[in-house]
Amino acid sequence: MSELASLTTAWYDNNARDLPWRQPEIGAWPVLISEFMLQQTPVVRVLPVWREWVARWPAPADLAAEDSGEAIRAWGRLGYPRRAMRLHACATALVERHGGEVPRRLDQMLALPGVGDYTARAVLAFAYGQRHPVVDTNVRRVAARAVHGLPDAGAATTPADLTLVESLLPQAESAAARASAALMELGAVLCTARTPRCEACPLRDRCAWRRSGAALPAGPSRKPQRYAGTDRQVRGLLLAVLRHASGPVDKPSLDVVWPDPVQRERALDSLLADGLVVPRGQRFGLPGRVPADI
DNA sequence: CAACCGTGGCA
DNA sequence: TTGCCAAGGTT
Repeated sequence: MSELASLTTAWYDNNARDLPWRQPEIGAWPVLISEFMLQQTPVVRVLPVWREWVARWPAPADLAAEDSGEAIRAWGRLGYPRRAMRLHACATALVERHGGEVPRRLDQMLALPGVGDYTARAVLAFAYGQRHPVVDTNVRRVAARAVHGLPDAGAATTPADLTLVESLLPQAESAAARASAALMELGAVLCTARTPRCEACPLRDRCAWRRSGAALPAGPSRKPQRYAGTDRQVRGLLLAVLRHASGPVDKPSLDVVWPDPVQRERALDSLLADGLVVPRGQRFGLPGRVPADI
């Protein structure tokens, strides 16, 4: 295996965070839940919600039996609530296509709703111990720095990223899966975007970036994403009203969240188009069966 | 393929 | 205080 992977894995052996979805017998479904929740959302915010979900819906069939609106409500404030709907759709697909199990083949994983290149390989590696290049933003940053001597990676994962990371992994399956977890952990804990802790890094004497001075990038690595005043903020405010309501709400209850009627209507329309909100006569609610007393 | 999709915390 | 960032996926 590459020196980079062996050094990182040795460091991981002594420094891995004790995250609940890393427990050996945790099962593929809880791992899949964690991967959905961790898409663009920090670990500390995922932890409590993940525990709730695993306790409430211990198998894909349990979630599939619920209304998708319950998934959206239980998603809470994790952000990007379309992920909740996709995870619900994913659970349904697992029941319909795979007997309620998480499949063990990459093509089957990639065909699931909300599962892309990263999530598919992450689940196969971490839940089943398979050998796949698991390339997320952390791994791409570690590779950009340690291998290429660059301060940060490009905007998106490329096929070259997968090829490179695959070449770094040990041949044995379980060792490769552990190396993948280690590379991610290094990027998440030490080799961070803004304030890397190179002194503590197992690659400090080998890292191409550090050897060349470890200059941080001048500007932002990604395109800056605004939030205040955007449709996303309005969508979030509208959905928060519905999450806290026990049933459908009337239009005035939604109108109070944002002053501009044009943007408010646009946001509501987009939520309806996404299926995150459904019309109930003159009211609006989360998707699901209508309570009998309404 | 660039844009879009939430939310909160920290430097 | 505020801009940047966080285990991406879809269109």
